[in-house]
Amino acid sequence: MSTRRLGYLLKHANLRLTELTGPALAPYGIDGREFAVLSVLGTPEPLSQLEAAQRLGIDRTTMVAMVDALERKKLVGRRPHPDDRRKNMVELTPHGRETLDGATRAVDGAERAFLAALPGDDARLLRDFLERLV
Amino acid sequence: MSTRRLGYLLKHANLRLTELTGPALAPYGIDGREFAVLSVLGTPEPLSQLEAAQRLGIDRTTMVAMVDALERKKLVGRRPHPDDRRKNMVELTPHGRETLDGATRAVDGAERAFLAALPGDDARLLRDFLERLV
DNA sequence: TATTGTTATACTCTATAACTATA
DNA sequence: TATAGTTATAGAGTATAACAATA
Repeated sequence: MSTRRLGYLLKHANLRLTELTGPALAPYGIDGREFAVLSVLGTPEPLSQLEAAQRLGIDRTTMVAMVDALERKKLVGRRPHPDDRRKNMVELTPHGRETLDGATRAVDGAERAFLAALPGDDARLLRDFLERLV
Repeated sequence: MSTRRLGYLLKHANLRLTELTGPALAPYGIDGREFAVLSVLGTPEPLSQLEAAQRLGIDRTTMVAMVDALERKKLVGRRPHPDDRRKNMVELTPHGRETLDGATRAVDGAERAFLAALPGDDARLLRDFLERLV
């Protein structure tokens, strides 16, 4: 059965998850990709645009548009790096931090709903397996 | 860590798998999406364009272009359904069948390489988990 | 009236190439 | 010369709307 192929399963699992995370994030005015950017920026370590892009495996030109959008929404701010003015350090605004916190809880809930078909241990195993593959 | 999020893991697992299946399919002149279409058409049951699209969860307008491409490559043929001439039945040509058989072995190999980081039982579990989620 | 296939079109996501400024 | 950010642009991949043929 072609619907047992790994490519099909991964793609459609992702589609189904997006169907849940999308509405969960809507009240926060962001989508899943913006949530991912906020998440890497939410770690203690300050990151430049390029560094944030590399963490997520996206191109730096893609990151420009993402940071533009998040800045328009007052969720992040750009600041030139003091020692290397080629770099833009990107940091969460207080509003960005609150948004990330709420959005994180919303996404946690969406992931739980998505994984509801699996007993608790299996859900944990699935995540562990995927981590070993990426 | 934002890179433990399910969305990130599913997306990047799929990206990594595609990096393996792409080159594996290249000798057959098809990509992963075309392989998926050939696969559903490879089952004994004859399918119309719409039915094939529904099996894969893609739009019927998308299927038009896919069948166009596969027909240009002489891998499939369109035939009007004898009892309902609105329908195009799509069937593998002999060359399409050979291509599917070889491509299936190539994709099996790519999946094995992708899953090499997991012990055999875990690889099977991963596929089972994903099947329960889609 | 509803369905299947088709076409035209538009939108989202992403990357490549070329530019600016800084190093 | 090389790097970070930016802009313009183009290419996938996909879906929506409108139409023709058929039911």
